[in-house]
Amino acid sequence: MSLKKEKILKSAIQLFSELGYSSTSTSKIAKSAGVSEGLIFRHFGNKEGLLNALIEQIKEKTFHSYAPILAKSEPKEFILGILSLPFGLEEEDYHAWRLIYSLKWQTESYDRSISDPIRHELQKAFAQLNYKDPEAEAEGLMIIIDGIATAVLLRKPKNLTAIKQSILSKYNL
Amino acid sequence: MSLKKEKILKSAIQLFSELGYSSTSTSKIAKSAGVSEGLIFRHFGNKEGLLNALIEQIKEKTFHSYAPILAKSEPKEFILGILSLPFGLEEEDYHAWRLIYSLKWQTESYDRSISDPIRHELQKAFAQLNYKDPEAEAEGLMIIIDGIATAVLLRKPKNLTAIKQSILSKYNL
Amino acid sequence: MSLKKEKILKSAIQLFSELGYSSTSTSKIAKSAGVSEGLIFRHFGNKEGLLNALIEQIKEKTFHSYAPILAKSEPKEFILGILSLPFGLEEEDYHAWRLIYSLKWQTESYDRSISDPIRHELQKAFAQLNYKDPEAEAEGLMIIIDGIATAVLLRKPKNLTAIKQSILSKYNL
Amino acid sequence: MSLKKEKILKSAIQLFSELGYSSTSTSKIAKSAGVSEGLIFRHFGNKEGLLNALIEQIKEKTFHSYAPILAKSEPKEFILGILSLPFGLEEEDYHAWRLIYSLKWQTESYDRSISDPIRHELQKAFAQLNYKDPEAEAEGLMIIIDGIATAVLLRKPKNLTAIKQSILSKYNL
DNA sequence: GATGAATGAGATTTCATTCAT
DNA sequence: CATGAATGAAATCTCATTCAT
Repeated sequence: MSLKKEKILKSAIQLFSELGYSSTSTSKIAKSAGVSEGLIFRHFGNKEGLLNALIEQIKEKTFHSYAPILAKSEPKEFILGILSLPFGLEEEDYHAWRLIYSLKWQTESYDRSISDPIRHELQKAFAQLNYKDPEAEAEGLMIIIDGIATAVLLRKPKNLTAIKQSILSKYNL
Repeated sequence: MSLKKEKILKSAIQLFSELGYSSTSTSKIAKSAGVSEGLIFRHFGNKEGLLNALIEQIKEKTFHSYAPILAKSEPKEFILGILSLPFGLEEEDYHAWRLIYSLKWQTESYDRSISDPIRHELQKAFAQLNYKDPEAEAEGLMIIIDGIATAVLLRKPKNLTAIKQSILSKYNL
Repeated sequence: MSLKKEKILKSAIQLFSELGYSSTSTSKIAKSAGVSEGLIFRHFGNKEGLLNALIEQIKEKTFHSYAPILAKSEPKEFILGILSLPFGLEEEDYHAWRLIYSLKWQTESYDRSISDPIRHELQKAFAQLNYKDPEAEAEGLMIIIDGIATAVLLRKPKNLTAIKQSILSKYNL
Repeated sequence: MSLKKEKILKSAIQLFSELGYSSTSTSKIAKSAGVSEGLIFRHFGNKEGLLNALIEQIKEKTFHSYAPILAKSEPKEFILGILSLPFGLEEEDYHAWRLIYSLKWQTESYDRSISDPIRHELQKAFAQLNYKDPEAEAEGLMIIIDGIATAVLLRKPKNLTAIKQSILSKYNL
């Protein structure tokens, strides 16, 4: 991948995640990437193509970095690993998560391809722990993760460790 | 309030909440309201003015309909009442919540004026129940509400009662 | 129809017919019409919409001004009338014919709705005159009209009357 | 001539003749020729250079294939030969004629260098046949050829032989 | 000869907003 | 109060062309 193409992707994920997809003009992206505006369209066809390339890239990185957690066989460890994810977002992940979450609220583009495999594994974990309704438990935990993500990405609360503790205690973790 | 003004507000909340604020053009709103585009500007000055009018209207309705819950003196009852809110959204509330949540992800205009009073009351309730860190507990519950809202507004899961049960059990409610 | 809308149509037919549809930019049209570029899109949706409005307008004017010729009951008179059409193009007709003919060569947009009724009447006229193959005769005459139009619109030959005479004599007119 | 250069010319004549010169982008040509866009400019300098190369090529082929007709000394035979040309277009000629005709309608670049020698010979032929106004007759026949070309290239009528017969009879051929 | 990345100018289109009626 | 014509700025996108490799 050419250097400038990468620069476009980097600028795009930052701007899309901060300003929102439709409030980010291709001209802003080009300027921020130090690139002619036309190049965006050469590489990605149109603005939506750029967004899709970004999402594809995020999916790949995500699956790669979550592999170690998904590999955990001990159910409690696995649940703990998943629940901890949004608490420890690195600079790079931050933009990715923010983009994905903000996109959920635009149009009907709700994409389950990232969350579904996790939900499925959670269900197995809760089953192993003999929860009565593993499906509802998995969904419940996914909901809590959505909540944490919303808080971490938007409100940035200070007492994160205390909050994390409060939530973990609900799962005896 | 004139009939057409109301029609504008109704179309606007629907479109803003479904497509996002910046993806919704004033022309779309006018068309959907069966009204001339100019009228929007006559009534609300500009697009942002329309949004603000909408938010104001939502705040008023919200404070009105949440009054009975905030009045509850029994802490467990109060927490239960708050936690139940996003599970029972009427058609009308649905658009209001969706708009408020989607706005959080656009721009930096994070508005705490709705959530802060609730958070504050929750803190008092957890204190009355002798939780160790009421502030963190309150924040934790606000996070869970965010998660539920995200799920209910976007994913619309089927087994809502089971999910609600799973969450309530974490608070011994 | 508003004054500016008419100005747009007038500028458009001139420019489209002289430069060709795809070589005429909407900005050129707007400038020539003394109008903001946006207005073109307000009135016609997009560039193609403007073209279609133009074609519609031409069709209406055409049917209106050809009515007296189509009404002629004497077959020879009718054929003479049709054959004379492209020889006496007024300033206004000139642009219309040139646009219609130039469009034939772009894309697959070959529109028979103007020529078909004429062809059909010609066929009847040749039948009345006891030509052996009226269909082929009608088509043959339509072809000759295409040729005359091509010459008149593009080459603008000087000795038009002599040419007309040469062709009329082939039909004993 | 290199293979790729030929591929460019072949794709260009097809696309130019079907879509029109200005509606055909160099990128479309490159794609259709299976060639990089830059190569077009390496070989032909610019888009217009490509068009000129095409026209040059067509002229050469044309003069070559019309030589036997132009050599006919018998005037009736000559006229018949010329008049028959557009009725028997091969696949290859088809694109060439269509390009030349479509170009007439774009810009002011009316090129007489192909038609003028033919018109001149026709004039001589009509003079030999003692027509009163050989110049007008020659122009008249050129007009008819334009009409036939327009029909054959755009409308593709079925009963071509009957049509041809109808026209030939006008010249007692 | 050939590629493909890159550009910059311009084309089309959208959109919030103004204003005369 | 209400309309609808009109604008101008900005957004998206196209395209001929250049250039390093």
